[in-house]
This record gives sequence, structure tokens and C-alpha cells, in this order.
Amino acid sequence: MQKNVEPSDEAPETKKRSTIKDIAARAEVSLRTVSLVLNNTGSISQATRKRVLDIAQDLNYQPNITARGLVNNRSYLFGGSVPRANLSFINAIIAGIEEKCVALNYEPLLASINFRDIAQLDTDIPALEKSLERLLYRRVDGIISFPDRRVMKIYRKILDHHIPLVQILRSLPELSCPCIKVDNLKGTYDAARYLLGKGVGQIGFLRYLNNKFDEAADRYQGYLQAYQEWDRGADPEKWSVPSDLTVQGGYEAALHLLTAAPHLGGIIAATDYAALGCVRACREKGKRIPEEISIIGFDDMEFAAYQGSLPLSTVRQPKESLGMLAVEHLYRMVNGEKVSSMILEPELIVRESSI
Amino acid sequence: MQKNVEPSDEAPETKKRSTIKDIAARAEVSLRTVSLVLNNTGSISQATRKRVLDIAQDLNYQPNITARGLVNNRSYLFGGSVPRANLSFINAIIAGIEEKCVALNYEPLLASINFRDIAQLDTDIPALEKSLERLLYRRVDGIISFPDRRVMKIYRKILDHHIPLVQILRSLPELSCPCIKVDNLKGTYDAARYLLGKGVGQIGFLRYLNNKFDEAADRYQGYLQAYQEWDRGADPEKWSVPSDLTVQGGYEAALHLLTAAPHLGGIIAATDYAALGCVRACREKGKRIPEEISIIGFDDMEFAAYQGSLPLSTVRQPKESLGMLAVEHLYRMVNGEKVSSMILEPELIVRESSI
DNA sequence: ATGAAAGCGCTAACAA
DNA sequence: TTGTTAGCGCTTTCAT
Repeated sequence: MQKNVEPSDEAPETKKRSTIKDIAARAEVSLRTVSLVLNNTGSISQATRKRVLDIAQDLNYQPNITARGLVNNRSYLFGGSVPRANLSFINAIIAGIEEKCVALNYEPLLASINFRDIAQLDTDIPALEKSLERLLYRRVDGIISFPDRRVMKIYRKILDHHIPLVQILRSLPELSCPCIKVDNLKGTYDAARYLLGKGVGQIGFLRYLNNKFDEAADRYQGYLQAYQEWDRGADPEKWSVPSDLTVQGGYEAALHLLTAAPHLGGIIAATDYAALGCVRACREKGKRIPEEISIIGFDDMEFAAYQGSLPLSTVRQPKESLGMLAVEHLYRMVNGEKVSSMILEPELIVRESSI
Repeated sequence: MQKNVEPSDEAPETKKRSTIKDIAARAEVSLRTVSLVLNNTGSISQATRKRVLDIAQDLNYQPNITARGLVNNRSYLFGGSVPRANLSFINAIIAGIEEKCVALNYEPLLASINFRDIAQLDTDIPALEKSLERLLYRRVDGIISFPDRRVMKIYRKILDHHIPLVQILRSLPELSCPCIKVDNLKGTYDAARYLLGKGVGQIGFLRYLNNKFDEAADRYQGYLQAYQEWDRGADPEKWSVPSDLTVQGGYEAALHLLTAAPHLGGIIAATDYAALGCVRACREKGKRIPEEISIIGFDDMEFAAYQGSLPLSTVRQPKESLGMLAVEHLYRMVNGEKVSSMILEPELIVRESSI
């Protein structure tokens, strides 16, 4: 329990920044006048306005957002509770969040959450709780959360306080707030259709170990759906194997799959990590990529493009847009608008690991 | 110029959070007493203390950090002005910053900066200026900056206001504030010594196109130094070629190098990106890695480990530590302590792209 | 050990 | 069009 150290005597005195009081004194007007000018509200004579503005400029005046926040009961901060960056695509989302926040005169406050077990996307719950509490403590005006049902109590608290909440990337049906995510089903559907259309023959799928979230199930469904459209009699479930997020997991799963079904002309993996393991397994089995077998991942992580020997085909999530839209929703909600969930379109990126 | 929209009538009213006034009323004591109890200062009778604490708990009291900040003239925010994540290792630094901030009851406010030309690490200066101004506007209590001499004017302003400033990753000698960075020279020195010691024979180096910053020069020096220790008569400059940060740049540079010096048994690249291009060039030249030639990068970017076919050997920067130390420095400075620069040790990570 | 009151910098209701 | 005043939630000096 770290207590703030008392500033010692040699503590650097911050050169006092000017306040509206200083401006008012110099301009010989009241505080209110200055405030009105600075906020561009009310009606002020041209002369006064100019004088105040000039003096403000001269004094290098910067409004004290803390004081303003205290009065308005706002922090002008939007909180983000998102997974930490080893899922590098989160960065792009954060970039979107930041850009939009700044455009709206807000500032993002990011509280990272860790995974207890990255392989299963298993969030560290106490850490998640703490991150949300931090945002509450900082009195953010709205919160973007990568949700987990095990902290429903805090979500309820947030909602009780009428703090706008937006889910990102995945959604809990039982949490009544909008969600911004990608159309996961369409992502794998497009990928599967693409391969099937190219005539690679039968294709396999590496799905999540457990479908704790709808989004994981959606990715699987997309594959099944495309497959069944292609061959009504087929039983694609036969060629889908459970895997986890890791390279190692994908590797092992693909090894099994390729042993059981060496005729496969393509494999779609529910994540880029798994796809990477898949590539390794194919190499080991002596399969040439993409001539003999095509591999497509999901997410478009940074490393997908930066594969020294074989840039990975993948389904890209529109990450910046996800972040920006989430912020825009928050902003609308803060201002009393009603908003609803949004599902964005994924994009198939064909690189060298597939035809 | 986005002006905040007036909250409309249907704006959700935030359920009022309790204040010390509420506590004081219920406990029938003065505001001061409550404040003293809550801050654990002054001397309060056990009975009163307990009563106040209980009521606070009961009322679900959370201090209003905005109000507290207004009085104390602090924001309890540390600002970070760091490159955006396409240099993915920045994430780890940010993780360190965040962790340490939270431990100190601070919160990080991160203002990303973009590169105008990533290939030359060329910062987008107007964007950098804006990011620093944002932090100033938010009245952060200290700033961590990835410095650039073209915004010296703002740094001067920050220093004038006596806002603690810490440089990270690289340092400007003319900027009088501490810097936290890695020993770049030692990084390449260790890598070169390692390869030389393994008996790979002559080794080459892909250095920055232009050594605008000492850190780039240091990486080159490390290579030169190790080389000269190994063979006093050698002229290693002959086998070093200018490159840029990109995969493509490294690829082209390595191609030249390998044509001019096909006997090279190893190449060290000043960044992992360049190393990746290097790998590609070697493959094209029919060189087997690592049997015939060893490749070592620098930074340990996420993709270095996640190379499907050939995980990259590299020099790792202790990224979390860099971030944590920067925050710790800021904290010390806020509290009037004197601190000085720190140079951390890099670590050679041997994976599969080198012996 | 505790209370009363002032004030941090700003906005806003009410006057003039 | 402008001024006066109160107050946001908290800390802190000065009393008691």
C-alpha cells in the first residue's frame, strides 16, 4: 500500500501557470467574462473578446482541466480495459481509440489486462477487476471493455453509476450494453469459400479448444457453413480439430489432422498463432505451401506479415475502426444518445501461405 | 475544432457518489476529521477513526481524485510520449510503465507518436509536438519521452515548468534530463563476440543508414570493437553496409553484402526488421541458416520469436525494466530527489537463425 | 483531538 | 453585455 511521499523541501516548484483570475485582472473584467470568452459561449463584445484572448495568449494561458472537470463532474477521460499487447493486434485498436479520443477532446486511459493462460484466452480475473476499479477510481466518463462474464458484478456497478460502457471484440449477451466487433462468422466463411472456390479440395479447420464465447463458435460456424454450401453431403466436422491459441497447440493439432487426413488441400486456423504452428506441421509432413496445401490464419497479427520465409494469409479485423467506433459510441452515450451494437466486416488478406 | 456537445436532457444522470461531506454528516464530525482519517494523517482518536472508516466503507466512498488534484496541484498522471506500436517492443515498455505507475498510485497517460518514415526512424514532428502538448494540457506530473531534438522548444517549456522529464531508449546530450536506455554498444559487441567465438569466420553488419542518434552509432561501434579485438589487423568497416529499418532495406543491403563477400559466416543487423530481410537474402543466395551463415537481429520484436520456420536470434532490450525505471525516476523527481541516467544491460537471445 | 472557514481554478445561476 | 456570488470535493491553516 504505497502512500504518496510528502514532497520534500527541495521539491521543484512548478512555475505557476496563469489562471483566468490573472487574465481577468489584466483585462479588468470579471471572471465570468473571461470564462465566457474562453468557452466561446454567451455574448461578449468584440472588443472585450479580443482583449481577453490576447491577454490569454500573452500569459500563455492553458485552462486547468482538473478544475473544469471538478465543476462539470467530468474527467474527459475514456477508460479502456483491454488485453495486454502480446496480442499485438490490440495495438491497432488502441491506436484507433487514441485517435478518436483526441479528436473529441478526450484522452484515453488504458488499463491493460493480462491473460492468466494465453492459450485459452483466459483472463486473469483479479487483474481485470483491478483494472476496471482503477478506471472507476479515475472517474472516467466512459469505459471500453474486452468483456468477461466473471466480473459481471463490476459491470453492474458501472452501469448502476450510469457510466457508458461498450464491449469490444466480443460480447456477453447478458450484459446490456453495445458491442463493437468483427463478423467472425463471415471471416472464416470468406476464407473457406475462397479456398474451396480455388479448387484446393477438402479443407480442415483448427477451432478453439472450448467455445466459451460466441465469437469462437462463430469462427467455427463460418467454416462449417461455407463447407456445407460447397458440398451438401460433406461432414466438415470430421476435419476440424480443437486447438488452442498457441503456436505449439496449432502445431500439434495440425499434425493430428494431417495424419488422419493427408489429402487436405487447405487448413484454416482460428488464429494466426495456430496457423503458424500449422505451417510448421505441414513442413514437417513434407507438404509444400501453398502448392500442396494452403494455410489461412485469423486476426492479422503483426507477425503474419513479417514471416521471413512465408508471409501468412489471414483474415484481418478492421482494428483501428473497432477502436474508433467504440470511442464514438462512448461519446454519443455520454451525451445522452442511444446507440446500438455494430458488427464490422473482416477482410481476407491473401499472402504467400495460400493459393 | 470539436466542441463538447451539451448534455441533452435525457443524458444519463450519474448516480451521485458519496463525498466526505456525506461521511461527515453521518459520523457527526467535521470535514477535516474525515479528511484526516482518510489520509491517515494527524492524530485521531481510535473511536472516531473507526466510525468514519466504517461509514466510508458503508457509503462505498471513493475519494474524488479530481478534487484532490485541484487542491494539491497534481494530476497523479504520468505522461508517456512514445512511438506507436509498429515497433512492437514498445508494448513491453508500456507494460512496465503501467505496472510501476499503478504501484505508485499514479496512472499512465500515453500519447503515441507516429513515424513519418519508419525506415529511418523519422518521427512525425508535428504529431510529436501535439502529443507533448496534450500531456501538458492534461497537467501530468511527469513525462517520459522518446526524444527528438526537433522539439527542443517544447522540452524547454516542460523543463521551465519544472515538470520532471525522462528520456527513454535514446538520449539527446543537449537535453539536461536523465535517460533510461540499454547499452546498445554492448548489445552488438556481445553478439559479435559470440559469433566470432563460435568460429563462424568473418562477419558482416547492417548498420543504420545515417547515424543521427548516438544509439545507432553505438550499435555499430559494438560490432567494430568486438571485431577488432578478435583480429587487430581486420578492417570490419569493409563488411558493414548501411541499411534502414525495413525488411526490404535489410534484404537489399544483405544482397549487396553477400555478393561482395560471399565468404561471410555471419551477419548482425541493427534491427530485427533488417535481420528478417537478411534471412531472405541468404535464402535466395542459397546459404543455409545457421549451418553456413548465422543471423542475429536487435530489439527482440515479437515477430522474432514467432518466425514459423526460423525463430530469430537477437539482442533483447530489457523492455519492462526500461519502462519501470523511467516511472520510478519520475516519481523520485516529483518528490524532489536527484536522479541520474541509467544504462541497462542487453541480453543475447540465441534462437535458430544462428549457431 | 476536533471544528470552522478559506481556497484550489473553474463554471453557472442570478442580477444588473 | 457584464459582474457578483456560490459551489464542485477536497485539503489545510488557524482556532479551540
